[in-house]
Amino acid sequence: MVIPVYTQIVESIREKIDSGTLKPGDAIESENSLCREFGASRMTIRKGLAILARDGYIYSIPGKGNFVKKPDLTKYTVYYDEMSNSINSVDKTRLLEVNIIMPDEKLADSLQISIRKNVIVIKRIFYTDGDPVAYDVKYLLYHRGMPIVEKEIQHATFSEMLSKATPIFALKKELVIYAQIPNEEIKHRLNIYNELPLLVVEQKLFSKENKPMGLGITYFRGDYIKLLGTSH
Amino acid sequence: MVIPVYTQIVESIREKIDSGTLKPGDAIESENSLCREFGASRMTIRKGLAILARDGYIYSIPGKGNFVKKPDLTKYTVYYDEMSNSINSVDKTRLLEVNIIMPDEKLADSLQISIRKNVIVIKRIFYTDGDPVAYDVKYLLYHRGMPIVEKEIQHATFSEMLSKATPIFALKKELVIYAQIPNEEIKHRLNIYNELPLLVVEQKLFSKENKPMGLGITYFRGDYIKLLGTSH
DNA sequence: CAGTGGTCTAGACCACAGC
DNA sequence: CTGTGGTCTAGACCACTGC
Repeated sequence: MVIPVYTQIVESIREKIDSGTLKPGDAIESENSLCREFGASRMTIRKGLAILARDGYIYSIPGKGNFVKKPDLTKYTVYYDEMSNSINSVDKTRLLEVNIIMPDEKLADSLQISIRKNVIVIKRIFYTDGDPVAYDVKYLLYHRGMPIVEKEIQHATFSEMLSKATPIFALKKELVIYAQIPNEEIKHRLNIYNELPLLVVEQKLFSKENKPMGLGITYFRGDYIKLLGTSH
Repeated sequence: MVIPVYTQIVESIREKIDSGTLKPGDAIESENSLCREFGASRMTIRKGLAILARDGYIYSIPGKGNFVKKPDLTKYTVYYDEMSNSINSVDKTRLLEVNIIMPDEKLADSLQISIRKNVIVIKRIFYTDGDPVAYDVKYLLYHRGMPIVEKEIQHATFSEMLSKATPIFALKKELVIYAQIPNEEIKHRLNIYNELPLLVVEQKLFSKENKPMGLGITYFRGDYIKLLGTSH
């Protein structure tokens, strides 16, 4: 069991930061000083510092030194997949509608296109154990190679629908999460008879050039979804 | 304007991945081969590859090579601060209650403590422009140095309440996000007279040793909050 | 066995801070 | 001017993979 020297450097400095010995804004001793302290070459020291910087512990100012960073207390990582979340996983989908429409002003604005441009609409219901748990609407700009065959659309995730038009690596995405009272149509589609809110998740996909490629809105029954986040 | 060699390596390989020339699972040419191609030393090549790995583009298998990674399409970054979000910012708070209680079974379980251990409860209302927008409850394990002076508690964020007990760097945090119908007490506290759902955000804070330090539950009026997430 | 990535060194030159 | 971090080199040895 060999522990690389740079890992020892990382642990040594991280311990000082976690324990409060080094506070945000404090300077870390210079790289040459660390070289002497750890008996290591400068490249090895710098590898350790690079890891601390990557993890948000420190930052550097050329010509001045390395410093302890103020942690971002508001940053969380959320894993969101419309087809599966922490308390529920979709096992069946029903395709309600696939259509070509002219967008209204709000949609055209959201997708940054003219209201005369065609947009594909896909409406689906997601089921778990036979119960409808979400109503899903997607708006896609048409691109060559896009799946418009029902079989391909029915079980696809948003990213998957666009993966044939754009390499998925190049996709940037945005989420908007909010709570809403269901309207009569959604109550009917999701078998909601009593007071039950919706958790709505809007997903917008962008090309590498930051052009909107599609908008997806998923209306989850409030009792079938929880989103989880973690810091780190 | 000098572009470092490792940046050129990063851009060259990233372009191949973004454009689909290199697909997930594909091997990247060996480091020695890249050395010849870019006329650079191996350490420089490896610095470029380290950046691509940090950004989730590639991974390496010792003895085999570097490979293109399948992107995690479900990962988002969310910035959450109970006092300010994308459509609203709290400008006034009212402290309803500060108390020492014995936790019920559910709370004791959540905080991983005995039901005979004391817990601090803090209940507050958050206001924006004079209107109540959120009902906030926090449960904290008592620690020496913890603020129990009203003045210190009233406007504090969850992390701030614990920052005197633990260096904030060492805190790990979890979020749970869901939609809920308000009960009569919350309707009354938040001036809700018609049908309006709550967006509920639970926040749990852990020490470096993964021991729960506190649980916070914030009930937002559905019309006063949207959470935003972004990929990358 | 040869080829791969992982670690590490002991130098070098540069741009920049601050005195 | 000295000291700092940023970049880069040309080697080295290691453990591992696959033939």
